Amino acid sequence: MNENTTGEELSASDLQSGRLSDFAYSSIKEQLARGAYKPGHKLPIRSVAEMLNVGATPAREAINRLVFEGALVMVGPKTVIVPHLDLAALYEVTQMRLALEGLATEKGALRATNDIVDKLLALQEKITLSLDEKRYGDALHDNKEFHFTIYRLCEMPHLLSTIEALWLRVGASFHDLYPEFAEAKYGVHNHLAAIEGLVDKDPSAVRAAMENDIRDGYRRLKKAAQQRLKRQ
Amino acid sequence: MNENTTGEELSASDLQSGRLSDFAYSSIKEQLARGAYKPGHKLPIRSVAEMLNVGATPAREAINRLVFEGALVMVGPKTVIVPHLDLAALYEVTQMRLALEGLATEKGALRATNDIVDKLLALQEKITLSLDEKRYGDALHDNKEFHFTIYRLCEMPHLLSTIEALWLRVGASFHDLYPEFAEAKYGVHNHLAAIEGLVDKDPSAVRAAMENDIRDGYRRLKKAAQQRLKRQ
DNA sequence: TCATGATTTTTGTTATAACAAAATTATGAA
DNA sequence: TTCATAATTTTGTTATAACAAAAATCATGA
Repeated sequence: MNENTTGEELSASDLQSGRLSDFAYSSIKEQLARGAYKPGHKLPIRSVAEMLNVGATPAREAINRLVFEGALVMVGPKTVIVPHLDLAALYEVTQMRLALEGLATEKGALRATNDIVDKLLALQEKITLSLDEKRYGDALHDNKEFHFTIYRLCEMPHLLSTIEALWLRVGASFHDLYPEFAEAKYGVHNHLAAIEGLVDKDPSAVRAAMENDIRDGYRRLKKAAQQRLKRQ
Repeated sequence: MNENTTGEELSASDLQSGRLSDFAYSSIKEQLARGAYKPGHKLPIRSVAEMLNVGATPAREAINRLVFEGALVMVGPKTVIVPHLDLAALYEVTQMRLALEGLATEKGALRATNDIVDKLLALQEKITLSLDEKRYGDALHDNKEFHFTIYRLCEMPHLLSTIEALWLRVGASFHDLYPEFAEAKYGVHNHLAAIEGLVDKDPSAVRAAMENDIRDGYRRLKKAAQQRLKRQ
């Protein structure tokens, strides 16, 4: 009974892991990554609990964890919201991404097999296609998969989960900027350069390409955010 | 009434923050950093709750948070323990430390005032003295303060808390190795080089010195851990 | 219209009990 | 003794109620 036949609401029975806390955490996280909530949206424990059909304890735990990771922010002793645009935070996250994703890239580059390279090429084709058809959600999804396919190569689990938390953090506040951000076939050149570096067994080249990708993304996101802030 | 007149047990009233979860988290964290528990020691929720005179909910939250940060590990669905020596984990943490602490150092170096430099010099003197008198606990404490005095300069709060989690992680598993690790006036040279770089307004020199410090520590810790593992 | 204070509602936190499942101990046979 | 299995205890998780405090709402006055 793993289907939602009615389609009326989410249910904890949809998840294999027994822990409702994890279910709540994943659910909120996914909605955040999809931009389901606007910046400033409040997330009270009881509302979240009701929405997910769980008690207050798992909902509270999930929310607190996301606050700790920076994907949600506390703006008062009893109010957590989806974070607003914050250029200082974007800068900080970007610097951490450069350091950590650069590390993961360089450490894992030499372990790339032919299968990995093929997978990356296929992903890049999908990304280009999605961009042409203006399916930005798909493009972003595959872009993430492209990055993490490379990062997983180094086999450093804690590093990986830290990087994931960083992606979630920028995704939460900046999701609504992604259309403007993604329009210009962002990243194609850098991704291809990364693949080349993997084939050539040249870790620092791959790292440079990925860092370039991160920096380009930062510049676009920053520009879009600044325009948004001025317009309002 | 902020004193523990009886001295018989810890009490939540010792903390200003209203949240018992935070109290529990800080308490366990401090004990971990002091090496109060041997690797392999079990931390069941109810025991922790009783020890700290709190309910199961805050104890559970604190333990789970420490597991998530890697300071404790789950070895079964219902068993969390203080982690054993694990050279792969030490390597991973060291790589992340190099990336993140290097970043924090470089970004903050130019903001060092004369007061900061004086504070660092004073700390270094204390460290040397503590080492001479074999007060390793004090030396470690001041060593940490030395590092974080530099890292705080960059004013990147999330970066700082991520670094703190890394320190806790190695502190928990490797605390009992610190005596052997610290004997040889470890770090003096690197610390002095870092201070020089701050005075010279040379961020990459400071970064290099701090990275050297981290690498030296890693080598010593690794050697001590290997000897320990062989002996057993 | 706006500020200010009082009132009401909402909200986070925590202790607790109940349940299911894991960990531990006891038991028995080879 | 050693290993498998059964019985027992311990343990993590969750829903819930109660409480205090914060947030929202309303009323009142200028």
